[in-house]
Amino acid sequence: MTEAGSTEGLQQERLDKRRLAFQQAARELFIEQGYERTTLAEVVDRAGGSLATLYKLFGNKEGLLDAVLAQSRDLGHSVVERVAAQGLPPAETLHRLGAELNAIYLDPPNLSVVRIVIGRSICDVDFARSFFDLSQMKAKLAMRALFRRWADQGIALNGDPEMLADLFLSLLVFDFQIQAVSHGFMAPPTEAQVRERTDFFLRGAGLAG
Amino acid sequence: MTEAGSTEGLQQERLDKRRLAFQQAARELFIEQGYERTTLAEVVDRAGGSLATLYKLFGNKEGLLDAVLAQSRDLGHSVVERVAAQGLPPAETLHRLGAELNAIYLDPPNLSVVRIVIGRSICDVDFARSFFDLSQMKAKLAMRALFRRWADQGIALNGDPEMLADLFLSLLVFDFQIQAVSHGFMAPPTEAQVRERTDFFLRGAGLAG
DNA sequence: GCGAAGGCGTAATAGGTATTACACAAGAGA
DNA sequence: TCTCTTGTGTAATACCTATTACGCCTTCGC
Repeated sequence: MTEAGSTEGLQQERLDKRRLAFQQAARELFIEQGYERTTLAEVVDRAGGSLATLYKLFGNKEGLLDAVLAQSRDLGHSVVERVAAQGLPPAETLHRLGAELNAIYLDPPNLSVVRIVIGRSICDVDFARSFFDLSQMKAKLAMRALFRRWADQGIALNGDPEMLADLFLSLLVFDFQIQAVSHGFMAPPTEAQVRERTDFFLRGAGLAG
Repeated sequence: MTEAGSTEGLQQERLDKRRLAFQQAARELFIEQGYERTTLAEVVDRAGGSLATLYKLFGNKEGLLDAVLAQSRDLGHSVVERVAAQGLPPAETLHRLGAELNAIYLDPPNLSVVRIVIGRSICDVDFARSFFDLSQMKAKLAMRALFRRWADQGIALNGDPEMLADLFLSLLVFDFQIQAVSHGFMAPPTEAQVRERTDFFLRGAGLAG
């Protein structure tokens, strides 16, 4: 019963490998087929191991999904933080943000993850709440902080910083959502279109030049 | 077998009443509980009639959903057409569009419909394709036509009309989607915020004043 | 090697609901 | 009033998959 003892180290390690294998297989299958259409039997088939172990590790199917999603939870937020930390001037910062977020979220696997998140949010109110609190809100707040910092630095902004931050985010994220929901029927925005939109935003916000 | 004869008129009428009753009950239940969570037995309970008749009229559950959604299919598109037809100057037209679309799509029943459409699109690729072709695209094209008309009338636009149309739509629709998916956890935009956003757009598009 | 703890594999269990089948009743038309 | 079409009510079917139960076998620690 020693919790840190090396006696249990190997068992623990084996279990961790199992956990990882389950998560990896589940992630692949969820991305390929969606969450609802993926059966736990398939996950076990691909990962090896057994259904019993899966239940021991994750409790139930939704626990498995949580574990899978936790991996990509901070994707958007961390991009914003990373680009913001470079301290570039607003115009360049926003162009770079546009390009990087587009590159990440138009990548098919990530689009599938977005699709899963949207689908679950619709089915399950609690899931929706926790997702918006944990993930969406974090990116939004990071973006707002960025604009507020610019305002505090004396950079002239044509409007309330919070409003501008939200607006810029919606300009970008809208396309990701459409892409995810439409399964790619709507044409994805080209790099040029993203630049064009960002320029439009910069003009409106008084940040051009 | 006479198709227009009055002999079959009464039967036909009765069936049409049934059809309407089914649609109405289904619509209410789908809005209250969502599509997946609504069982056909509940629909029959609320509408009266029988399961067999329901199957005769709609084929299956999805046929029933199609019939329900057909009622609200042109909501957005028709608003755009109607406001555009008034021939008001751009600034006023867009403000009015923003206000009307917001009023319609933030209405809880319509929000529920949006939620259903998004959910089905995610589950069913064919549904997604047909929805985006029939509904989303129509609104988008109407909006593009509006901007192109302004351009043809010699009104100066700061950017490609199509691009501006898409951008304005995304500014508005983004919030509807977030509202639908988040079940209202994210604060809905106030009327003032919509005006502010529209003003922002007008400045960026060179339509202000 | 030994003993036990715990994963493994498989096979029930269990609950839900779309879909179909069938016998009955009620209304329209002659 | 009789008959036939057609909706009605109910029950049975069918299928799917999450979840649980259980006996076996491996592996770890001694």
